[in-house]
Amino acid sequence: MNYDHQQVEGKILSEHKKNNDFFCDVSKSNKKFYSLAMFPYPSGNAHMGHVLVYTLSDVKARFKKLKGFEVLHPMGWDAFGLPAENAAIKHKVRPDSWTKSNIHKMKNEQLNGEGWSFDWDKELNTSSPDYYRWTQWLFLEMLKANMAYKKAGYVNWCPIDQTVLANEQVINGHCYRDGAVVEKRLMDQWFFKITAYAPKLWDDLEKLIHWAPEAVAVQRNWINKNIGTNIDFSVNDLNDTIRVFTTRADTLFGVCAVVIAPEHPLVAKILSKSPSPEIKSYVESALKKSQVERMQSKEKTGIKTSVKCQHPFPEFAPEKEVSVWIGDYVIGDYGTGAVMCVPGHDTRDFEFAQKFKLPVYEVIVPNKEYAQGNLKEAYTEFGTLINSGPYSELRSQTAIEKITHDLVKKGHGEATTTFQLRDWSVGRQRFWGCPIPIIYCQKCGTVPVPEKDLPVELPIARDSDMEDGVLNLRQFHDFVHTKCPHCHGPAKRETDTLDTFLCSSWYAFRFIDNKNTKRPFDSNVVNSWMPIDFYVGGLEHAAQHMIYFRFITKFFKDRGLVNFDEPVEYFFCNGMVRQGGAKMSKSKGNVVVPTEIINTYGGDALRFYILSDTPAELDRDWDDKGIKSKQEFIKKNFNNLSNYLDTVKHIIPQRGDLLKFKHQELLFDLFGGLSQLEEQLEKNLFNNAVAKVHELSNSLLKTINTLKDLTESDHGTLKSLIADYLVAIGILLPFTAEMLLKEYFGQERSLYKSTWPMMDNRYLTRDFISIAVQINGKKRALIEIKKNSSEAEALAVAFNDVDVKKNIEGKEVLKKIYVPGKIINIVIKG
RNA sequence: GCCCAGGUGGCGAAAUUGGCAGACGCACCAGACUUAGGAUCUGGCGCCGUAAGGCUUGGAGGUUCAAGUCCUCUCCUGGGCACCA
Repeated sequence: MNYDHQQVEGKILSEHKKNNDFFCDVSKSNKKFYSLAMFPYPSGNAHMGHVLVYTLSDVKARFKKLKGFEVLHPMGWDAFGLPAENAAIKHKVRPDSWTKSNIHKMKNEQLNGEGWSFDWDKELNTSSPDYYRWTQWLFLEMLKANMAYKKAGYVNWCPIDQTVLANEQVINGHCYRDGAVVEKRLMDQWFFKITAYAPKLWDDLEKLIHWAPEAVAVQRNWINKNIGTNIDFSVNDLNDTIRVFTTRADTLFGVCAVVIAPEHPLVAKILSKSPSPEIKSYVESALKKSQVERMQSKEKTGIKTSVKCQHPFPEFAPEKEVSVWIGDYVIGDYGTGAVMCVPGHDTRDFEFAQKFKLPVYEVIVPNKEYAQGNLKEAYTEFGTLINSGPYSELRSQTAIEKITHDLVKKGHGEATTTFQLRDWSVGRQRFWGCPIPIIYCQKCGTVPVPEKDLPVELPIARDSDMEDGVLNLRQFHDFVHTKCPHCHGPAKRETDTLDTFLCSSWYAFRFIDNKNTKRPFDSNVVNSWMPIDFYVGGLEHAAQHMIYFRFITKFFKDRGLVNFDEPVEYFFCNGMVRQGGAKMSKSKGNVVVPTEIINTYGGDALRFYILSDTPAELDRDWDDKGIKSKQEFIKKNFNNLSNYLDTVKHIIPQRGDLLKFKHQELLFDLFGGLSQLEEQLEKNLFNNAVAKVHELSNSLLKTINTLKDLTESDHGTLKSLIADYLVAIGILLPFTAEMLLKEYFGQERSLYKSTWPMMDNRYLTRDFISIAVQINGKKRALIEIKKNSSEAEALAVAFNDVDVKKNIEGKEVLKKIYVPGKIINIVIKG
């Protein structure tokens, strides 16, 4: 049989389809493995990134299957989202039909040719009512748990997409999708109280020992825990207090002002007490500014109010009372939205003080000997306190504790922890998403849709609905106008849809029990299959998706739905596939289309190539030069094996007595190589595994091409070894291996139903090994010794070696080191 | 500024606990077979050197019989976060 990739792969693909080879029986969970790659958005264009990520989950799935695990390797579609809607507007196609046809295209044309071992029985689609019904249920659960709320707040508004963005979707003040400058708008928004889980999300980062470290770092950055102190400054004029948050309570006696954010509630109070057009206009313009503008203006801005507030320890402070300022460098929704301005020891406060000529008080010095003087810049390190009343001469760390303690005692503050994580804004003013199951009744107010009425189905968008260039649920009157579930009076539905990150925050649970019509999933089954044993995806999802996924899992646990609190045991972050240093993109015209590569070189060649060389977790530059040589390797491997197997068709494969086998060297290569391959696959060193397959093949083909005088039983042994070899390399070259296995070892054979080859331990190590002899740390000779040589035996061989003799001649030997199986080092004088 | 990842031949890279640096592959070179080669096979291939030999894992120190690997300092590249108090 001659290798023809299209013929081989076509045949194997149709067999998989016919036999439903990759079905997972979730009831068999005592030895389970859940291998999951982040499901795709059905854009209609599969790219090399998809090939990489699904190949990784597939390799892992196939390997674990051979090792006797019941493997769940599902696939589905993250189908809601903007591109469908934009396509609808642009091409006048319904978002649902656009999505459906893309799914069809990707499933049957684009993601098919690799022979991935997906169990399509578990397929799901987040835009299908039988899925989003449960996304809506999840929303109602949040509501029940008091974890969902609607609040008027400043939200990130993308003027191009005409929608609110989550903080995670704002990159340096720009929309993550189209780069538009994000504006601030005051709107009523649905939020999930993810901040209630901030401490757990933070603490449990420690449990993620099998996560890619950079993914943990991204989360840590995002949640950002800060331990500090809330300090109250009383505002006597307004009979109120300003609470500031600081991590540096030790700098309390350097305060020259208190600065509040333009969003701070006290602003209104100040204005109503003493109206000031200047303050009003400053605040208004600051609020209008986008986050970028606020950040970009290098110079600090601010305005002094007529209000003063009192220092909590007036007796020791440089100023008993300081002015309250409004400054837009203070962030409204971080900490308390107010800071104490300590120019001497905070760079931002220093700039602010410089600009407005505020006094700089020096209260921390590096050490006692330090001569204080005019600070040229803020000293922000820890140090020793000065000019701080009774706290002078304390070290910063001690002072923070003591000052906090005393503030608490006086009722002027508290120790506190803040997180940078903000509540999750889950509403989107878009059509193609999961409708929020909420009804607004004039009489009863905000009424959740009763569970029995779920799903709240998304109406079908007709061409006429798309004419004004925007799709919005508000346009669908039949949808909007409904009856109140309580009083049955006229009412209106919520027209926002849910952030698609909510859809994808629980899909991994649903895969396990995707046909359940009574519940989102059966807790017992999910408990037996999760956490996910191997989750693959890009680092770009480490912040948003992964944090929501963890949050929802913890929420489910608190609701008694699952018994674990982290969803992912092992998170593998695959690198990016670039082209010429740039991310592949349609606009750059540098997209390499996987289907074309598969047509030319074959699925095995592509798979083998993408796993080779560059470790899967590192970014790579796509280069199709190397793929041809992979195809040639596969062809050579296939044809040589096939030629040999044709000549021994009549011989029954039988391992037999290996000690009698003629080619003993092959046995060492094969069993040694297979056991290393096993370890590499276990440790996710896929590029090394590819190299190992090359070595195994080189050694096997060399043997096959030099065979002579083999007995029938030798051939039987060799044939059985080839079968073992095929099963193992089938993890990396499934088509080739499956074809040869079926052709020469029985049509009923299937890689996926095989088991990892039995090793023969006698061939894992050799009797004689070669070790290096160093003299003064430099390699001078290589000697052959018996594996278990004693020190004396090994040294005797070493000292007998010509090169060793030459090097130590006439020198004094100071020390002899023998590390069994590793090395000999002889230390000589001079 | 903070956090993370990385730096090894012409290239992608490999190297259990510190123990023969460069596995495997690409590219290249030489040869064989061929009408032909973008096919196949054989051999070579870190750098300097005719050789003997010397040098070599971004750089500088250190620990050690022994360092790509451990410690201290430092430079560079990629990525994330960022007026977060």
